[in-house]
Parts: sequence; structure tokens; C-alpha cells
Amino acid sequence: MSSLTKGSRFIDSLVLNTIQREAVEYDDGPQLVFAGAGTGKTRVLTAKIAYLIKEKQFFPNHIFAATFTNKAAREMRERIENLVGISCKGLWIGTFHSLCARILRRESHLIGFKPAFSIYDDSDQRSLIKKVMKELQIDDRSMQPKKLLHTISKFKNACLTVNEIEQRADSYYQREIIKAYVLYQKMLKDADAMDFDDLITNTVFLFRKNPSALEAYRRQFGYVLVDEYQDTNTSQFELIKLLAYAHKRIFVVGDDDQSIYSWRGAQIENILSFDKIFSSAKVFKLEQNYRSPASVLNFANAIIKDNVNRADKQLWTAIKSEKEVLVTRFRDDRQEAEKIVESVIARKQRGVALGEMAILFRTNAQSRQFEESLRKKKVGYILVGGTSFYERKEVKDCIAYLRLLVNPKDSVSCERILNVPPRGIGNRSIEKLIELSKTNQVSLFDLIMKKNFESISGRAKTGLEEFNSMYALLIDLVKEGRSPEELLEEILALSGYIDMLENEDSEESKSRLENINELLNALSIWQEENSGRSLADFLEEVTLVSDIDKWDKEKDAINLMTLHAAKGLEFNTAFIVGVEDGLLPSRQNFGDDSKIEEERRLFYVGATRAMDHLECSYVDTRRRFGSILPMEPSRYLEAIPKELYRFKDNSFSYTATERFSFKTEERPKKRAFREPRPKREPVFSQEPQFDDFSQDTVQFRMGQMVSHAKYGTGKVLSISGFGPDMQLTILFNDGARKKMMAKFAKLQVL
DNA sequence: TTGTTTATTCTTTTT
DNA sequence: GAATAAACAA
Repeated sequence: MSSLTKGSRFIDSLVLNTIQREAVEYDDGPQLVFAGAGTGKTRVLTAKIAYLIKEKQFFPNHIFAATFTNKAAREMRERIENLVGISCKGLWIGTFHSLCARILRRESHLIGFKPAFSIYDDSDQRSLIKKVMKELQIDDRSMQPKKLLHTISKFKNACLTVNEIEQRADSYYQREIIKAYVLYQKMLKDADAMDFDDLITNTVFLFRKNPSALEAYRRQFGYVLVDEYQDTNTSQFELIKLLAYAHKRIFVVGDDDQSIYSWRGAQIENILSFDKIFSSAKVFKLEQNYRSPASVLNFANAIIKDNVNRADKQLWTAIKSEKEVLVTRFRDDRQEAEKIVESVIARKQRGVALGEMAILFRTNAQSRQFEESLRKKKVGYILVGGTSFYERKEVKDCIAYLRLLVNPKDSVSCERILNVPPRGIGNRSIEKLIELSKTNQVSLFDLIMKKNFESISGRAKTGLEEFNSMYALLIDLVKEGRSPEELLEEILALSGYIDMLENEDSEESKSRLENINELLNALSIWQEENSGRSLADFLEEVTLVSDIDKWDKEKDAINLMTLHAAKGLEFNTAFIVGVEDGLLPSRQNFGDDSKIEEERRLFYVGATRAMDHLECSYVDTRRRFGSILPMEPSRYLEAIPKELYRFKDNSFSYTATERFSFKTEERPKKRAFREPRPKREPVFSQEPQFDDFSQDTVQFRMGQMVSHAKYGTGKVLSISGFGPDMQLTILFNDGARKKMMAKFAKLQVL
């Protein structure tokens, strides 16, 4: 029973409009909710779950809810807990990938995997496919590794087994691909590893092969909910069907106009024909937008109206505003960045917090110009995406070392670090070792640990023995129950990784050391927040957590991200930059109508992020691939009626700095006299970034009391370096002595 | 075997 | 114009 007083019902405590409320209360079979941008999709979904728990007596752990990002999952869990007033720890809410990983870890024995299987990310996959191609002697000129992986991914997303595909091969080329697919899967299995797609497909295969396991999960998950349903792929839909087709307690929310992931296998048909599979499905349409003023919404509606393949609907808003959407033309990408940063500063002065603004672009490469301008003008910013922290070489090396302790069969990780730092084990020796491991039917790592490398000669042999004794020691430390952080510290010391970087003593090696420090910090924080969880859990999180998951609005930093990353977010002001043909839509999609429609949706997604003001811009020339290319405004822009926006032509205005930079641009580049490019500051992309503040660093002195988010208060013992390189040694009140980079430590001066 | 220089491809978008 | 691979020197 609800804890509310008699007469007032739980549903009344939820703030919902008529249709939202109907969707929440409906209890008669499958539901499909079309939730246009800004119509309260998250509100309905959280309300529905809360309602199930509060009014329909569902236990939280009987609900399976798939979201698109871990961040969305976390936020929804919190909102639900607030609504129902109890802890919802048991609730199965997360991305398809993390939910499936959870199931697979429990049931791995059913499909011949260890519970601690590795999860391979992009670069691991690339290494593995290269091994496959080498073994099959496929020339990587005739077939690019990336393309091959993409094809394999397509097979998996369509939930096709190797056997099913083998029958379809009708050319030499296709048979080669299938051979590669087969070997790739075998090597994954041998390495006790799965790639991202496997997490979903293996769960499906597991359920198909084990009816009793399926039955158990089907009974547990009395209700299945899916967010961002327009972006599910076939294997995800298969999974949903397996879980919910029998009992029909399924609730999906999405917006076909925001389907932007077909390149990842998403089937827009899943949402457009949901009611064909779940035939009694009731459809709800949320069309009132609570986010944007009419000017923005009319502009957005005009973008999307040209799409053919969409469900019929019309968004409307009651929010009024005199402000118009602004479309600006600039001379080049540099001017675009500078002028937009100027508008950002102007808006800030008019009271809009930086954190409430976002610059959205099609490709990650576009962020650079904006970063430079923002730094120059000392505006704080957060860059979401791009090369993420966990993709950095040194960080991946550390992860590989750790992975090998959890999963000794992980051959990709083993090969990665076998000779890093250099131990005299070169290509030739590695090839010999792989040969040996194949004939002896043991993993590379086991081979080395059992010292089965007699046939290897001199220098390499010494290296292998070194490696062997290092891991022997590490394995003992694991048995002693050392913490992940301690293990990594030992690895870095024993392997000589730290020494290698310290001896190098270059800007680059310094930044690598910083990143490693950052990883150690992250690991120790994680340890504290997740006591009782294992190293394997940390490693899983590291691969499954994306950049956007860690992102949080920060009051004093503007947000930079791709249009894809912006899905589901909202900002007072959005700048969509580079609205040009060849970029948005991408040149590569010219000639493919469905892709052109998809990118139109991407533009639409961007436009509907704005809660108050929207600006779009395009340039005449843009630097790409190191050369200057002429650009044309996007076909999408040209299709929008002129009365829906105000146009501003900035392409002829010059400023002093621009004229200067124009000159440097024209200066002939003589190799001999060109100054070396200054190295970019190594930065953790999630942190707000500022220009070199060496001029105004006055806040630390010896003996100064400071406070740190994790370690509490402490005293500055010594200071070395200055500006962005400043390092502080701090004695904390709990007795811990830590050396940290001033700019990363986020210390508060007391 | 290792570190450096040179050639080449590449940019969509990401769990 | 950067990241990677191949080619080459030590």
C-alpha cells in the first residue's frame, strides 16, 4: 500500500499532463510511447517505474530497464528513489551493454566463458582483427581492418550466427570475410574475451540455448522498459522479445525523429513497426514540448519536415520568446571559433552561466579551433568525447597489465605489454612464442609462466624470465589480497614503466606520467566508493563507461561535444557550428537517402537542445586534412524558410587579431626555420580547461593549509615546478603524504 | 632489437 | 596535420 494519506493517490503526486498520466497508468499490454524532443520522456519513464513499484507492487529487482547511457541510468535511478522514497538498489537499470555484462558474468559457464572474461574495446578489437588477418594472410590493402570489423559488427548486430552466415556466402570475397569472422570469434573465445557486440548477442544466444536460464530471467523480470527505443538494434530487440514476448509487460519510449545510430546497427523500423511484433500495443504520443520557445521549435520542425520515413506527429510549445534563431556566415573556421567565443562571453555577461551553453559539432576534429579560442580568451570549457582518458596508450598499457592478472588467457593484453617497456622481446620472438602457444594449446601468458620458452635465445630469453618473475610476484600479491591500487603501483615499479618514462624526461613522457597518476587516483577513489567489488569490476567499468557518462554540467565551463553526444541533454543556449554540406551531412553519406535523412535528424536533435536561444553557423572555407577547402552551407539550412531565422553575414568583418593571424597563415613555410610546434597541454578531457595560468598562480605557499575532495585537509610541505607543472607535496591530517599536480588536485585553499 | 625518419591514410558519429 | 605503419640506421 502507498504510504500517502487516504484519498490522495500516488499518481497525483507525480506532475504529469493528461497523456503522460495515461501512459503511466495504462496496464493492459505492450506500450509504445512516442516522446518528441523535450516532451518529458524521462519524466514519464521514471514515473512509470515508480508507479510500478509503488502502486503495482513490483520489487525493484523485478524491473529491467535499458537506457542509452550509464549517466541516464544513474539519474533515473535517483529520480525514482526520490519518487518512491525507498532505495532502488536492486533495480536493473543500465545500458544494454552493462545489463548484459551482468547477466553474462553470472551465467558465463553456460556458454564456456569464465566469469572474469575480458571486454575488448575498439583498439583491442583492432589488434585482434590484425592478428586474424595475418594468420589468414589477408592483405590489409585489399580489406581494411576497420571495414572488416564493421562487417563483423553488422553480422552480430543482426544477431546472425557464424553458421547462418556461412550459407549466404556466394563469392570468394565473402567467404574470406566469413573465414575471418570465424577465426575472430575463436580467438575471442580462446582469450576469454568478448567485444561490445558480443555482450548483447552472447546473451541472446545464451537464452536461446538454455531455456531454463531464460525462464528464470523471464520470471525475474516481470516488467521490461526501454528508453531511446529508436536506437535499438536487432540483437537488442531479440533480447527484449525473449524477455517480454511471453508476458507482454513491456514499455518502450522513443522518438523516430531522433534516431541517429543506424551506423551502429540501430533499426528505426524497431520503433516504426513495434506494434506489428507486439500486436496489441497501445501507442501514446507526447507532443507538447516543455523545453524550447516557439522560434526554436518552428525552426526544428522545419528541419525535420522533409523526412519521409517518420511517424506522423507535430510538436508544439506554449513557451513564447521574442528571440529569433540566428544563422551566421563566417569567412573560415578560425573566425567562426573566435566570433562564437565572443558571443559566448557576451551572453555570459548578460547572465547566462557558461555551463548552460553548449557548442555542438558534427565531428570531434572541429573542437580544436574552439578550444584554442576559448583558451586564448580564458573561458573555461569541458570537452566531452574525443580521445578519452582510457584510450591513451599509457593508460591502456596499465589496464592490460591489470587485465592479465584477472584473465590470464587475454592474449591481446599479453601481447600488448610483453615488450613494454622494452625487454628485448622483439617481433621475431613474439611470433615464435605464438607459434609455441598454438602447438602446445596454452595461452601465451601460461606459456611464459610455465617457462616453456626453451627454444628462445639469449636476449629475449632474459626478458621473458624477467616478465615471468614479475608476474609470479604479482600473482602472489593478488593472493595476499592487495588492493587494485597497490597492484598497479607494484606493476609500475616492477616493470620499470615509471623508470622508462622518467628517464625519457620529455614533455610527452611528463604528460604520460601525469595520466598514470590520474589513473592511480581514479583507481583509489573507485576503491573507496566500491568497497567489496573486485578488480574485474573496475576493468569492466573502465571499458563500458563512456565520456558522456562522467560528464556533469559545471557552472563556469562551456560544454563542447558532438551532436551525437548531445542527445538527451538541454542547454539554455546551443551553438550548432559547421552546418555545411560535406560536414552536416557528411560527404560520405552523399547519395544515400536514408543516411541523408539520418543526418537531418542529427541536426534536428541539435536544434531541439536549446531552451532559450539557438545559433547555427557555417563558413566559406575550412581547414581539413591540413589543407583549406571551400565549403557551402548545408542543404538542410537552405531548405528552411527564411522567415524562421535571422541571417547575419560575418564573412567580411576583420579584427586585429585575425588580420595578424591571416598574415602568419600566408607566410611561406620554410622547414628549416619553422619553430617546433608547442606541445599541447596534456589534459584530462573531463576537467574544465584554462590557458596557462602561470602568471596568476599565487594561491599556494609552503605551510599553506588546503583541502582535497578525497583526502580532506592537509598542509603543503613543498612546491616544485610552476604554472601548469606545479607539483605539491601535501601532508594530510590522516597522516598520508601525497605528491600531486596542483592543476589536477582541485585543492581548496583554507 | 631498438629508435628514428619517412610515407601513408585519414575524420563521421560510440556502447 | 596527426596518427600509424613501413623503412631504415645503429
